[in-house]
Amino acid sequence: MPEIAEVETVRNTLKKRILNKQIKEVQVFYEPMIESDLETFKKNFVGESFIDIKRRGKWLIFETEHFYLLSHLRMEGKYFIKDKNEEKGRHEHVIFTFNDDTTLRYSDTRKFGRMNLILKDDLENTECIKKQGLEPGDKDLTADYLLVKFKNKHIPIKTALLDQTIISGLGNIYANEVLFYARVNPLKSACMLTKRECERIVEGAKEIIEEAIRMGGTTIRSYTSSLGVTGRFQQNLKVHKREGEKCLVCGNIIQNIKVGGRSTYFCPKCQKK
DNA sequence: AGTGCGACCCGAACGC
DNA sequence: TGCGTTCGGGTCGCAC
Repeated sequence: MPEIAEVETVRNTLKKRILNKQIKEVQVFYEPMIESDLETFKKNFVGESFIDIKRRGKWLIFETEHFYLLSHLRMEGKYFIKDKNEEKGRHEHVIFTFNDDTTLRYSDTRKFGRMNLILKDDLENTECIKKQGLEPGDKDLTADYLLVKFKNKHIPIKTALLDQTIISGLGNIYANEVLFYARVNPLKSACMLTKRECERIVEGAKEIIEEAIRMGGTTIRSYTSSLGVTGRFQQNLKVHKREGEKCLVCGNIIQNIKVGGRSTYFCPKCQKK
C-alpha cells in the first residue's frame, strides 16, 4: 500500500533507473486508468525522455521535455523495470518502452491508480495538483495553519487528516499513527482541537513521515529486475493493525473502530476524548 | 457549502 | 474442500 514514504521511495529509485532514456512506445492495457485523452497519452510521450521525477502529495510527477506524466498509485500501484521481452504480467496496465529495450511497467492489482498527461505550463493549474494542501515537511505547516483549516470542520479529526487539501500525503496508516503520537482521540471533532493538540499533530506528522521515508529508503528490495517497494516502517507502527494488543505507552488494549468508513486504531486511555 | 456514503477493483482472509 | 462473504486502501461523485 503506497503511502507517502513509498511514493517518495519509488520516486528516488526510479530516478536512478529511467532518466534520459528516450521513450519508444507507450502501451495501455486498461484504458480507464488514463484520465487524459487516451490517444494523446499513447502518442505524445513517444520521442520524449523522462528528465526528472517530482512528487506532490501522493502524486508522482514524471517530467519530460514537453509534458508531465501525473501518476497516482492509490493503494496497490507499483512500478517495475523489466526487459522488453519479458512476458506481460497480469496486472501490468501501462508499459513504457525505452530505446534501450528496457520497459517501465505500471502494475496495479486493483486498477485504482490513475495517470494523466498534461502540458508543462498547466501543472499548477491542474486540479489534482492545485488542491493539495501543505506537505508534512513544509515549514508552513504549523499549528496555526491547522487551527484555521479545522475551524469550521465538524468532522472527526481522523477524517480531517485524510483530507488532502489540508495536509497533503497522509494516508490511513499515518493518520492513525499521528493521532496516537498527538494523544488525540480520532473521533474528536476537528473544530474542537486546541492549539496544543494541533502542535502535537504537526510535530507527529513531520516526525513520523520523515522516519517512514528514511526507513522506506533503506529497505528497498534489490531492484535489478523490478522495483517492488516494501518499506519497513511497519515495524514502527504503534497502533495501526494492533487491535487487541497492548498500548506501548500505557499497556491498555488498542481498539479498532470505523471512522468515516475507515479502519481506525487507537488507545482509549492515551487518546481520551 | 459541508458532510456522508457508495462505487470503483480484486485478492486475501475469514466463516460455514 | 469448496463455496460465499467481508474487508481494505484513496478518491470521486452523488445525495442530503
